[in-house]
Amino acid sequence: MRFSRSLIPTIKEAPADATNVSHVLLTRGGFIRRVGAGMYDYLPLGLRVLKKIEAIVRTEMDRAGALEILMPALLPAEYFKETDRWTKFGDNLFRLKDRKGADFHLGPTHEEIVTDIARREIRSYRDLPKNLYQVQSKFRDEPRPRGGLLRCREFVMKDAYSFDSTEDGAKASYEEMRKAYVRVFDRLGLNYRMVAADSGAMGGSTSAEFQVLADSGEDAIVACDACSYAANVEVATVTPADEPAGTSGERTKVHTPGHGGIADVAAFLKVETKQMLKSLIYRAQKEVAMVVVRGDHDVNEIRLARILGVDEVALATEADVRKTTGAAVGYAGPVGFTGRVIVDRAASLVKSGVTGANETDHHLTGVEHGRDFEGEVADVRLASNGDTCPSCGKGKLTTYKGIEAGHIFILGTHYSAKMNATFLDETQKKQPIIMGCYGIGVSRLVATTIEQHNDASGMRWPMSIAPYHVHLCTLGKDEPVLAAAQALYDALWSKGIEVLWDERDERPGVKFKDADLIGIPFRVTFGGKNFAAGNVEMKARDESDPAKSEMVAIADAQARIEDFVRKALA
RNA sequence: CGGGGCGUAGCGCAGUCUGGUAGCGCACUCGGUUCGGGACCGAGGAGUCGAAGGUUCAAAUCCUUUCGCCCCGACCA
Repeated sequence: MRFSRSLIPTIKEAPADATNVSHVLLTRGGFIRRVGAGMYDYLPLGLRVLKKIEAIVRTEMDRAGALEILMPALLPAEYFKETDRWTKFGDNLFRLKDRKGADFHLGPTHEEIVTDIARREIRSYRDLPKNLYQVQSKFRDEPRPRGGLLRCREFVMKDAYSFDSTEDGAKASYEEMRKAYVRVFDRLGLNYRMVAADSGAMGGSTSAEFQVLADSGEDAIVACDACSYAANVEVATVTPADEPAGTSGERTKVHTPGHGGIADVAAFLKVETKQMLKSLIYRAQKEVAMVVVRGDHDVNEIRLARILGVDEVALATEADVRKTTGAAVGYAGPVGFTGRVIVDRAASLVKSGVTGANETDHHLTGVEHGRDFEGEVADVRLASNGDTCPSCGKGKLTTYKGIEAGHIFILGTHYSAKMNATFLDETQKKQPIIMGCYGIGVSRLVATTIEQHNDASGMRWPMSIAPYHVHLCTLGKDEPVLAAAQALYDALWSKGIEVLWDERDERPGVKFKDADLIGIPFRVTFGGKNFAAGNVEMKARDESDPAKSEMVAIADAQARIEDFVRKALA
């Protein structure tokens, strides 16, 4: 493709509303344009990357024996009503009505629809296993779309669904998908971790996330430095230290005017944050409960919800805190608290703790669980950096930030039972089909890749998904230069190598800046003194040192480029 | 939905407090000089100041309503 004929509107200044690197670079590089909150145009370069990711995903799905289908994005409400997700999805569902007033929605995910296919087409255990997948736009009315392509209201997802007649079969299907996912993420050139995860609202048992490591990630994961254990902090098991922390002291009320936060109070009273007993008031449906964790720990809200027996919990409002503790936010404590109290195991071992006095501007020191207050002891904190690994018991956990790019689940019979998707087993008995579901955020991966592969000058695409393999730059308009470039361009395309040829009438600086920004992995430059000497310049985008470019005789150029591209694709 | 902020030319912004000529940089068009890391000079085009209503002789600016967008939280691929 000739640059001047393409649509690659690069811009120097980043749009003001972009905060993520990927959002800034994809916009500046002319890959995407915002249409509305969480909705984007894919311009030619952006679409080429998206399509390449899709192609890799398709290849690996097909290779794993999955069958591509396509379900509608526009759906009648009846299917979601069958499983009650019409209600459960709440505001996240884009709802609409047809001219007759009937309820419809845009598909946020397709368990019900694919289960409907299964219940109509699958009769016998002989029909199983099956795995159906699609690559399609999904619609979710996100509370807060953000980060460019990282979180959209319309996004491209690959969703696969497995159907098995036995538990073992389902596990095998899951395992097959897990392997396929590993191949996909490897081919995308990403640094990622497969981690144990929460099944959330999908309603399943076993599940794992594919987390791409990036500082901008919103998910916290922990991984052991000694074994293969890795988990989302939401589900990471904590191995609490057994030794009591510190020695017992006498309970004393102290005046802490204006000091409410943990770090603040710890500094004011000159104690370590792990000596603090952080007391948080949570609302779980109608119940209000206090959770006590050590000052250096955080509450695992998913675990807390399970302990309290509810779907979700939320921090109480300021008004609720005042009502239940009689003090301003920042001064809550378990001593004398009359409601339900959950104490984290680590916090229960703190001997001379510091906690709020349930009285504004006052704290208690020398507080100890079992002596000064009671409460159910449970593991309700999040795993944190430096914890002992719960799996091997030897290594230490390190925390990482990750972007969730894939998630695989064993669903069991959650959907098939509700929707009556059954098969006849060998004994002519009707059984619900055992399902699994497997998602990859294809459009999110476009952004995720950039989050991990960029430098101060721009994007750095892995060859496997780069919009073009080679960026050919010609400097000037000299006829011999253009003719030589044209010959190389034609030869490379005929070999299946995709070339973007920047033949614009621009100054070299402009071309080089654009080339770096767009981030095509290999740049070939024709022109100037080098051309006069019979050479072309070649430079890998990953090479940041400008002195590291390579001079190659024009006659050898094609072979050298082919070699580079083939090796990078291998 | 709770909290904070922003809507002025394609993009980035100033002007709003204290009402009175709509401005700057980039981009764009034309002419010239330049040409290996975002050139320079000259000339030019381009804006219902998010929308509606109000106050006023006069509104980007003050008042009311409304829409959109962004950031921090709860959700997710």
